[in-house]
Amino acid sequence: MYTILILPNTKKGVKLHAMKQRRANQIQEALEHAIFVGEFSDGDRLDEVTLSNRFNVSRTPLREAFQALAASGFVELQPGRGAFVRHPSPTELVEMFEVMAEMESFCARLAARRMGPEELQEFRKATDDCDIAREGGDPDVYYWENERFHALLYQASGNSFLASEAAKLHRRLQPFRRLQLRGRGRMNQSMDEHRTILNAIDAGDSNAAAAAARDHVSVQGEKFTDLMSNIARAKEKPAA
Amino acid sequence: MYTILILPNTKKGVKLHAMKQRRANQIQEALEHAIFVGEFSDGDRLDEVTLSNRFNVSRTPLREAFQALAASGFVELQPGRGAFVRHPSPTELVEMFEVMAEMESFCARLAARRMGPEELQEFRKATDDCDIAREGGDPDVYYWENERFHALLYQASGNSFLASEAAKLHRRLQPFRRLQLRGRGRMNQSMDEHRTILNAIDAGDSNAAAAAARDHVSVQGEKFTDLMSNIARAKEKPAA
DNA sequence: GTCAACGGTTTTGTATACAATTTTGATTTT
DNA sequence: AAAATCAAAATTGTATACAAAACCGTTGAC
Repeated sequence: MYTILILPNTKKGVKLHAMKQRRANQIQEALEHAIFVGEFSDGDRLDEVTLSNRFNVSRTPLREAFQALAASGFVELQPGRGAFVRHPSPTELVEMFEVMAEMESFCARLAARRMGPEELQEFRKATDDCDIAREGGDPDVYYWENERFHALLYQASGNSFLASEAAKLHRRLQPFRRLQLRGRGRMNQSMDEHRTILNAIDAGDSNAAAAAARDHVSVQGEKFTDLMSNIARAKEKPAA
Repeated sequence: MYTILILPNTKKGVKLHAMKQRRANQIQEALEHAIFVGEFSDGDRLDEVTLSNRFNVSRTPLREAFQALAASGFVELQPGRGAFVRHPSPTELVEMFEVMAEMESFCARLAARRMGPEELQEFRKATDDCDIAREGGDPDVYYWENERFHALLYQASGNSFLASEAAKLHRRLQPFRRLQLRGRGRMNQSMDEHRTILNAIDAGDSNAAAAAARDHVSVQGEKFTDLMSNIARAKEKPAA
């Protein structure tokens, strides 16, 4: 009855845990990337045998990857017909960004109310790191610091379910968001908005924090036209 | 004892497109129900061979169902170890309801801004149907009209991605929400709140609509204690 | 007595074989 | 010529076989 208190292999067990089942996951990520860069167009069917050969696996793990892709919305699984890639339409993208904006807004609102001193410290650090990256001028470096900023914001909501859902949607929009940062002066604008969010949270002003986070993510005005032109450009060059 | 696990026979007469791939889906729903009613406790491993025998299927479609359950958060898939059921803790439930409240609030806000006359007509009809069901006094009848009310609210946001995500979370919270309606006077309270939401949307008052929808879903005050006691009661009676 | 190592057993992960369904294309009918 | 028919081919869905890893009780060393 008390044997559960004795864990024989705990020391080595740490490494043993996340070892397998990586196959379907790797395939999933590879296919996600392939879909995004345009190797597969909207409506294309992902052929099981072809991809099995390409990845040197059987159809079984491949189909598992298909299901994961379907759960993330990258493909649509039509029973008896196959997996068809689903590129988000401009309308869908705007809708997704609209939801993302609201989620980040809510995270910021909760963060302003709930964030503790040590979390705030870390958040401020991440914001400063963004600034350092901005000064460096490399969009890719800034991109990763930006990722950390947003991840911390989600955590700071104090609602781990919300944080998880926000991260999920964020990941799905990742490629499009990345394009957004390449425009002239976009990094500076993003940085300013980060500061505004941080200051509002620091001041405990939940309404201001919510508004700032919403404006940061919302695709309106120039951001909207930027997004549209990026989509159009991505469509022009199918296979990078 | 196993009656709930028996799958309905597949009809062969249907020639529509979505005919196959139903197997994993049926299994998924059966397992969802079995998990919710408490046949499996938190942390239990779902044994593949045992369940294969119960459902009279091979491990392949069963594992597909596992993946779908994992995507919905009902189980956690540990590589090399198996599928372990994850009952939401009270904390998680509160978090999920907090997010649900914010999503419905956003739907209502958008609906107040965007809803057209014909949609409004339908929405009003659904609200009236709720009232009729309330007068009938049967919580189950009211439950279904209530479902329609919320589904229409999601659609009315004019953001189909938001509507889809809201419906997904709504479905996940469905069993807990259902328990909420059984308390004394809960139907009347719910109905009043529906009216408030409808009136705010009708008046085009997006702030009022957002607030009303948030209050309707939010678990605070009595609703919070009700939810907690329902959870406790569900834990007492493991297998219904 | 505790801990580590070991081998048999169980369970999961993957490959392959088979069944069922859909697609395709040629042929026939109107 | 367009539509319907139907059988062959291709493709997905499912079952089973096999490989690899995890679990478990035992044994042995310290």
